[in-house]
Amino acid sequence: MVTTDRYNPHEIEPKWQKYWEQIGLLRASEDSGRGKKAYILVMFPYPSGDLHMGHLKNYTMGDVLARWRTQQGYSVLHPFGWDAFGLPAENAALKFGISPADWTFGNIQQSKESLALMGIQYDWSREVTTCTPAYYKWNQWIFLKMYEKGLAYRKKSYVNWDPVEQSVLANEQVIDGRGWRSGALVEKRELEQWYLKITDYAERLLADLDKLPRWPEKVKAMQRAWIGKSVGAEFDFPVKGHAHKIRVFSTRPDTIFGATFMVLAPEHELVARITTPEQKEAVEAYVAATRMKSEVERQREDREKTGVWTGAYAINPANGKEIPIWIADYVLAGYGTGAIMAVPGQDQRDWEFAEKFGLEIIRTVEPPAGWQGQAYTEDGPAINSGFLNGLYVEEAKQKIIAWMEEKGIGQAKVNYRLRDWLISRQRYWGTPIPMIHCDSCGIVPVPYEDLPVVLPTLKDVEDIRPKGKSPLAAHPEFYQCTCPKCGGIAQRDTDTMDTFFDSSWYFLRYTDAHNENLPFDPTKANFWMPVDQYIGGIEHAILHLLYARFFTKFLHDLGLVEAEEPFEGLFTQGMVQGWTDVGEVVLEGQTLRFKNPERRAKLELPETLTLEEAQKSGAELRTHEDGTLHFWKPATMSKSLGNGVMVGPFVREQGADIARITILFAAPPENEMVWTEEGVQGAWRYLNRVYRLVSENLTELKAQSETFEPAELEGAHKALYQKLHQTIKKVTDDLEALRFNTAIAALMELLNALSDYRKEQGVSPVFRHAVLRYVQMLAPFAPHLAEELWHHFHTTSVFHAPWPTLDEEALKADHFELVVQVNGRVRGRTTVSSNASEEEIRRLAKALPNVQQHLEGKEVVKEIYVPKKLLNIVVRG
RNA sequence: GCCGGGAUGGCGGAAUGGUAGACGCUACGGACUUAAAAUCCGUUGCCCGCAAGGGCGUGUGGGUUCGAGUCCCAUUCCCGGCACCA
Repeated sequence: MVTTDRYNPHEIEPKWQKYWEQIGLLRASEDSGRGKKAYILVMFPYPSGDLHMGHLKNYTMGDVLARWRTQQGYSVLHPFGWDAFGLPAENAALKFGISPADWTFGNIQQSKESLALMGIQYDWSREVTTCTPAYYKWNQWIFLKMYEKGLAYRKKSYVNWDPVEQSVLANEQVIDGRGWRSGALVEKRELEQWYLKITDYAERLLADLDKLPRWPEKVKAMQRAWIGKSVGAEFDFPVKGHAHKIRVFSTRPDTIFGATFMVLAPEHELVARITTPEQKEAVEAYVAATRMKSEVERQREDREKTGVWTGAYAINPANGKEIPIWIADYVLAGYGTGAIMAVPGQDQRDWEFAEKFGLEIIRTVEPPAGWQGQAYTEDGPAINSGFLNGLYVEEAKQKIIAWMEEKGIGQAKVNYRLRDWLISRQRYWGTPIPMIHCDSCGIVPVPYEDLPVVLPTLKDVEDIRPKGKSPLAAHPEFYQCTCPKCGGIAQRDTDTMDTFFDSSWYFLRYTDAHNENLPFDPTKANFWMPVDQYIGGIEHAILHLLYARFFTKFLHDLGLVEAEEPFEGLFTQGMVQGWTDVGEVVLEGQTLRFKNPERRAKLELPETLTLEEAQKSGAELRTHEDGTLHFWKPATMSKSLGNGVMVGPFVREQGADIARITILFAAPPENEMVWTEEGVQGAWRYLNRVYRLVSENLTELKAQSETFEPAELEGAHKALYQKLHQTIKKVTDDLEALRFNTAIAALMELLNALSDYRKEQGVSPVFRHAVLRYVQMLAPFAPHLAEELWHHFHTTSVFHAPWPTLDEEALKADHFELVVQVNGRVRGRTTVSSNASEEEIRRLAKALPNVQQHLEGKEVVKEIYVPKKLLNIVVRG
């Protein structure tokens, strides 16, 4: 036996990292000779500097898949890059006086070191950094293409204004009325801005979700809800005594006979024109009050309905009735036509409004007998509806729409909640919008040959500070230019693009990262696209993933890429949590009171907790060295909480493979995982056992031949061979489904089997065979250790050896354990030969003493035999 | 309210309608050690029993089935998303 040197990651890991660098492992090539490709992609990050284990989880998952596909012989693309434009760089500049570019590139350097320490391998030759002109030139190119196709346009409208970021935001970036990043209450401002016409793609974005079986249902549901398709009709109500008509959208045109009033959004353009002099004051006051209200106030759920009558009447085209026109803020200016016909009988919101203001309610759908509720929104026969009477909702809709079309009043219409994407930002650190404003020619695109419009380096940090308009607007050397059309004096657009523009197509740039003529070469993109497995956080369920799908469809329409969907498989990983000190607590009887309100609030804990509640929540009380009592609980790792386990120190103390196993084994990857010392210990113990299995038997293993005839194996040898192949099947299947935790559990089981075998049988050809296959299967998870162990036996990389193939024959055991049930309860088990006849098996089962006891004096009614598994004897009496 | 997903030991979690609790952690007992750490061996869902064995057990109540954690119906609770979108 060779003396046992200890598993020493610090020696092993740097050595093999260098080796992989040398052999160009995971350097992608469009080598179609391999027959199959795998594009494994993790969402590229904003470069934030030092990384903690929370950042590393999805990169580790991607690395496992990329290495595994390499072993399987795929052409693998596993690239990385940086979503490098954005506000944090500006904020850092303002805080530390360092330029956004220097700060960004410094962070990138730091982050790269962390990735390298973890042994995560990328094709760095395809690295993409969005803040470089080489990249954002193509943002501008794509923007110009969109402009040409009428998909980029300028519009003056009420927009979301984030007072902290001092910039406008897209709808998708406003969560509960607050800026998604700043958390500040968003204001409405009327501004002229650039939009992308994502609404033109609404139907395709919705329909194609059905072509994505490997996406989480929850993400698809969120996108469907965001797109918000609704089918109905759009039609006109004439205003009494005016030439104006009020156009409304309704999903229930069949209820038109029950429309007893109309409601306009306060911002509706007709409001001022139809309001009668008597009502003018009240209406103007209401409109002004609405403007003052924040989005949050307007959306508060318990809000009572409010509104004001305009004094005007409309004519219900179905029955000629005069109905009053109101304004109310429950009708939104931005959806549909900004006006509704109110049908209180069939709409709960209208019901509430009608009740409050004493307006007429007519039911037009017969509710079921005994109906106690208010508005009835379900199906039923039409009543009080003239020629629709008796028809059920669907039929009635069709008939009324046909009638409207015939009368020229309106027609069927599909509406979406999705709005166009506002992409202008009044910030410095982003892609300049490649447009020129000329006094005589109007808006003129920058000619393609003049791209990129380079973002100027601002030397004084004060120049970067947001002031409510773009910092570039203070720099004539940037914006002063000549009009490409007339040659006269003109000004560049001084806004920059939303950084989500950058991330909407970066995965395509990876396929051809250095192309200087096009964003990417279609041939190369077509080789790699679509991404086979995309891994990232659920927070991008709508924003990034919707925009990326939109861009892919647009670029497809331009003929640049065949794929219409960018990501074939999507995986949203759970967060990594760390034990977190919430701060000192004092115990008052059974109640804990927090002494650090800031941290308490950040972790969404109440001011006080009972001891019982604290325990139930999984929290721990720890006495610190100074004698104070602290409240600890797991919380998502973050810089601001200071609870992140930092990659550098951890890897230097413990090792990368240990970190990788800890992350992958602790929980299913889609779940949250809590990083614990115990988990780390478990990972260490496991890898150490693997290491010793080889090192303690090294001489014998090396001397041992690997030739044997599987069919001739018997007893323990056959059992080991069988266990090996069960494991090959399990690990392969689990990797396919990203079930890393159960794959590692299967490897642990096989390790236990190998140790037991070694103790009883010593080193044999099957043992050597199994150990080497073991090392190969370990390789995606703990690559450094696997490579080290592999090189005791081979001179080339473990990642270049073909993934172990499954021997189906091996799975067929010559014996199996028969479970015997009586009336569905297990009463005995016995080992039976696989070629025993069914008759034989029934006889053996009934001969078991305990089974006999349960059969005694009973009549056998039925026997169910599940081959190679179980016999259930059903008895009576 | 609507949509999506859940509920299994002390904990993380396993289980194509066929042995519930794989694998790991924790805890306990033992070996090694002057001792500790590390390592190794064993026990670890609950209850009764010396044991053989038996009973109970996958949020709750029903159902289908020879057999249900798994399928169906109802219900409670938890997590996530959306929420006056006509």
